[in-house]
Amino acid sequence: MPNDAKTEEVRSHAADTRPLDAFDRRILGELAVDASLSYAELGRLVGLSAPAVHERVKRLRASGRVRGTVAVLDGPSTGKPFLAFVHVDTTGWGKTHELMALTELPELEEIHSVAGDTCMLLKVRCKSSRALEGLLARLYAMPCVKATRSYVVLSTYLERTPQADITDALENDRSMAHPGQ
Amino acid sequence: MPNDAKTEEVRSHAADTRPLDAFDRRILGELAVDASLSYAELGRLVGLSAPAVHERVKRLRASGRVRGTVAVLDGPSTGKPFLAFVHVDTTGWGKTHELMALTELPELEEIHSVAGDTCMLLKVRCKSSRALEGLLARLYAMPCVKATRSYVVLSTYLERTPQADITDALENDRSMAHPGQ
DNA sequence: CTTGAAAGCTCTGTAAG
DNA sequence: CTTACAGAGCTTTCAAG
Repeated sequence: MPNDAKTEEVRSHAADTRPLDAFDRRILGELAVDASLSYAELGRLVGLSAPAVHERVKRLRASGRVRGTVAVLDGPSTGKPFLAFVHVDTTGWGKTHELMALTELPELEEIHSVAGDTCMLLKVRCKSSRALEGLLARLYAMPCVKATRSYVVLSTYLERTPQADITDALENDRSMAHPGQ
Repeated sequence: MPNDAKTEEVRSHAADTRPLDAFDRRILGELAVDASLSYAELGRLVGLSAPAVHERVKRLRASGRVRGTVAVLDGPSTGKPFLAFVHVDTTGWGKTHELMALTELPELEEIHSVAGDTCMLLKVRCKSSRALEGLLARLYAMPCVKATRSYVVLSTYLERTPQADITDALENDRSMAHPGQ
């Protein structure tokens, strides 16, 4: 876990559009699981020298493909055992910027606009059902909010940040991609 | 970004049930946003000395409240611009362990069992809609899967890992907690 | 909890192949 | 890309208050 922030190289989201090679993907794969690796260990894992991986990680950070390194907190043991997804139906379209005011709430982890039988999808992690009620009250206080449907999580079996694949597993499927075959 | 893994102190999920004080919450709050801080900087931010914060972070890691530190990858620029949530209806109950086989797919980021008009909720990030179709094909190949509803993400406005609050914002709400008041 | 100091390791950059 | 060599900085630990 390198202090690359101070390594120079402005963190401007430069559009380094060069495609990732196999080394880059392996590096990203390891860092997505454990960013507390030294460059020496990381290099050993992917088969490169420490200076080489350092250079690549620096590039990956500068290009915006690595957004940052964070500590993953355990919700239940840090005071937030309650997790829920909330579907929000809005009146009209383009009301997303009104919902952006909710970003200030640390309980809100995700805000997406989606296609389907709802408009927006929220992920909320909070202390209790009372806290979720507080969020719903705040939602319905907005004129653009027409209805909500909440899905309270009973158990979480998997939860992780975006992974980097060596091979795209789902792409090599037996779908009806080649019907005439 | 300390290499606390090698500091000793087994990472066994010991149930250190001591409540978090204000310092712990501030430390967790900072690390959840940026874990690439030196103990010196972190100490300056929360008002403690470097050895003191080091001791606390070590405790927070050992207690399982910090599950690890990871690099947050940018989905679109790392080959996965397609994000979707999938509701899965199963026949009967307790079929979760069958869905656990999907954990091997790096495209799958979350698996929850939920209360509401569906049984399971998945979060999938993949290369294309074709890849999502591959996942659905794999889902319907399972005898326990009765139906699915997919919510394709059009735009993501917020996406972050669990945050640590200094104050529980949603708890101090004006809900109908004290009706007789 | 603090300060201070010492030891060890990593990072970071440079240089040469 | 590699190996190798330094300087700088940080982590980590211990001691003492």
